[in-house]
Amino acid sequence: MARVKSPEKRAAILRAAVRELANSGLGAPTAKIAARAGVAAGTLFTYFPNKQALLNELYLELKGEAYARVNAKFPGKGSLERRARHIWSSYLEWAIEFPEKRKVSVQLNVSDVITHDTREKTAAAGGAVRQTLSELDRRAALRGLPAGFASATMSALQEAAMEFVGREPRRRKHLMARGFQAFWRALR
Amino acid sequence: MARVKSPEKRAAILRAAVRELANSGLGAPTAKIAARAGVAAGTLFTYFPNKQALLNELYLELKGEAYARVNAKFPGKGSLERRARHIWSSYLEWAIEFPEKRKVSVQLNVSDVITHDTREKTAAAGGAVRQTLSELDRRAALRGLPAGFASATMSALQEAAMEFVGREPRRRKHLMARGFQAFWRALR
Amino acid sequence: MARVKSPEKRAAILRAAVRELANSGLGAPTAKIAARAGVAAGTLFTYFPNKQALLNELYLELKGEAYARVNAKFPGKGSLERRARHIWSSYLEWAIEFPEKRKVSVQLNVSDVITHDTREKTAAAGGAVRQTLSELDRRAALRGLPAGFASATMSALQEAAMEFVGREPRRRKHLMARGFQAFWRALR
Amino acid sequence: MARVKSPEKRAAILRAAVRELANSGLGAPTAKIAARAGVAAGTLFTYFPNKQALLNELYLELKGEAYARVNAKFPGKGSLERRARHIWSSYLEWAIEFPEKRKVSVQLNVSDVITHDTREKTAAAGGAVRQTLSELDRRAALRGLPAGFASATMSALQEAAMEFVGREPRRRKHLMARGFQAFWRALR
DNA sequence: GATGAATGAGGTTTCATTCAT
DNA sequence: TATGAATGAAACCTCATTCAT
Repeated sequence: MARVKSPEKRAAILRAAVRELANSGLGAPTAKIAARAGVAAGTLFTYFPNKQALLNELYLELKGEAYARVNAKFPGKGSLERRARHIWSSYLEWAIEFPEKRKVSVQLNVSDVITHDTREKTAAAGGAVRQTLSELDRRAALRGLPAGFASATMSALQEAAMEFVGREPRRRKHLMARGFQAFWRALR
Repeated sequence: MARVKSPEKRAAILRAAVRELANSGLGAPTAKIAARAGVAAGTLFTYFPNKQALLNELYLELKGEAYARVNAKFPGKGSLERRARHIWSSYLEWAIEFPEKRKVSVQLNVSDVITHDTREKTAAAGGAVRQTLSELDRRAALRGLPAGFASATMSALQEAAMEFVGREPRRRKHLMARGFQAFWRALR
Repeated sequence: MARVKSPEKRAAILRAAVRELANSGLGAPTAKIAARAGVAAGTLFTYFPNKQALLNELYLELKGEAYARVNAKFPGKGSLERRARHIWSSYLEWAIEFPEKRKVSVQLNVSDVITHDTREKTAAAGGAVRQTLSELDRRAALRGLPAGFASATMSALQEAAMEFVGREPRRRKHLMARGFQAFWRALR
Repeated sequence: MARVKSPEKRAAILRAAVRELANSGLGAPTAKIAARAGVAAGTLFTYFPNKQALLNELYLELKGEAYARVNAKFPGKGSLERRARHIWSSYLEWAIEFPEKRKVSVQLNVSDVITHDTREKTAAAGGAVRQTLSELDRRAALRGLPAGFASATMSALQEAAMEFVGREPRRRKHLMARGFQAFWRALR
């Protein structure tokens, strides 16, 4: 039987990609990524057909990881506010814990390398989150705002919150709480 | 005296850069930018010493243009809400009118090509906006939020609002108004 | 393991570099060197990190080759004159046999591309030659001439001799002998 | 009447060329030469049809200057040794006084930019020097050395002497005298 | 499957020279 | 004549991808 593609190597490549992309932007050479992952330049292409595919898979991975955080211990039966707060906090904690991952995720998001297909997949991975956010949307709708506005607002405000937590890590808890308050009021 | 460096050509290059960058990301070749601007490849480098400089100047130009929009007809003596609403609307209108400019501006912003120096210059160009936003900040501070949170929130929510206006251009007026309402409530 | 970096290819590149540099000076394009070596333009850079490095390694190679000639059959136990004559003749023969190599070596020498480091390495490669030349120097010192003058004089006179041997190859033996005589008398 | 080409500008360009070429080698850009000369890039080409012509004229100029030094106060009626010593010293003094000029002269000499025509012109400019050197050659010929060997030897030994004078400028007089002694003995 | 040398298209930038002013 | 902007060929080098080992 032939050797089998090792999940460890695949993971190492993705990990290395995060580091390199965070440092050098999307132009980071595949050779450097491979080197940091401890594999040969060519090996990268047995795990990913080309760079674009690598970037798309990385994007999925990052989004998936963030969603996993949110879904863990999700208070499925809590009030809408309780659930929204959970989403707010758990995602924010992930982003703060892994600033490089978040940075790369943002860069990939605004770039043109992410295919429509990939975007659909991440949307699908929403799970419990989607449900909650659409409930919020329905509330927002009463106020004449379109579907999706709630989640867009949340991520927009999280963006803002993150920057400040980055500057004053000590006040993290406080800033996260206040940030959520602002969010909640925005949609009230 | 010989031919004089023409502001038109400079402007054409910047205009072409917006188009190319919007289409192909920051990796867009200088040769293509020059071609679209109707000048020779080498000419680009008589107007900008290198690609990085071009991108930085472009960023300044875009930010400057947006600020100019906001500063025009700024109701310097209006209430805080009035002034905030003006900033909200006028910037949003610019962004909606020139989606490519906005896209490129965002891409430049998250990339690493923008120097510290450039960022300082854009900050300095704030003018009337800064004054208003810092008033907002002082209010926000009462709510335990850090300095700068107000403007970060505004631009984050504008980001969200833009997306929706893009999808439903007909409801532009309505969405802009509602979006501001959300913003205003967030900071109450 | 993948293909292994082939010494033949490296040698072919250096050989091609000699030809191209002899023809077109130090400005000879790396692309032409690669083409003459029968490799792709990019391949040159897997053997040498950049053009300057290529030129420095070439210089080392040429100097090394010349020294190897001299060191072969070096009459380590002969009289000072005998040893000096050997150096004189064997180097000269090399230079006459490979005029392009010598030309390139001279060009590299007066240019600014050769690093201090490279110069030190060639000096270190001197071996038996250095020993003999410093003996000569000690004799020269008696005549009030500074250390290093002997070897400088030798290479300077060889330079002159070479030109004439080039013009009248038939009288090579004779000219080499007379040239050495002039050298020997200069330092008596 | 049209403006006339100013000899001052021509001279300034040649002067600037020496500086630039000494610093950056023959690849020094014409634009930098022009800038250092205080003229516009294009002006350079009204004084010299192209770069190669500039380099050739510069070579002539440098050789001419050196010859002028030698011809001044030439002891036309002195003994052969007296005349040879004058050539030796006066050229050496020039070379020591203007190290950049000498460096550039050497670089031009080994390069391929100097045309056959230019070389003939410099040879022709020899004047009194040629006469003396050919007398030396006739003496050398008795020793079985070819025509031209005397002058080749002289410039070769001067090359060596210069290096050492450069290192110990204080002993200039002494080194020049001893160097000539070595030269004289070589041909004795 | 793993390796890394080989490839060559393509990127940025330089520069001699031209030419409108 | 003087200027310096404009030109575009060409230089060096990078890099995604292929493929012999």
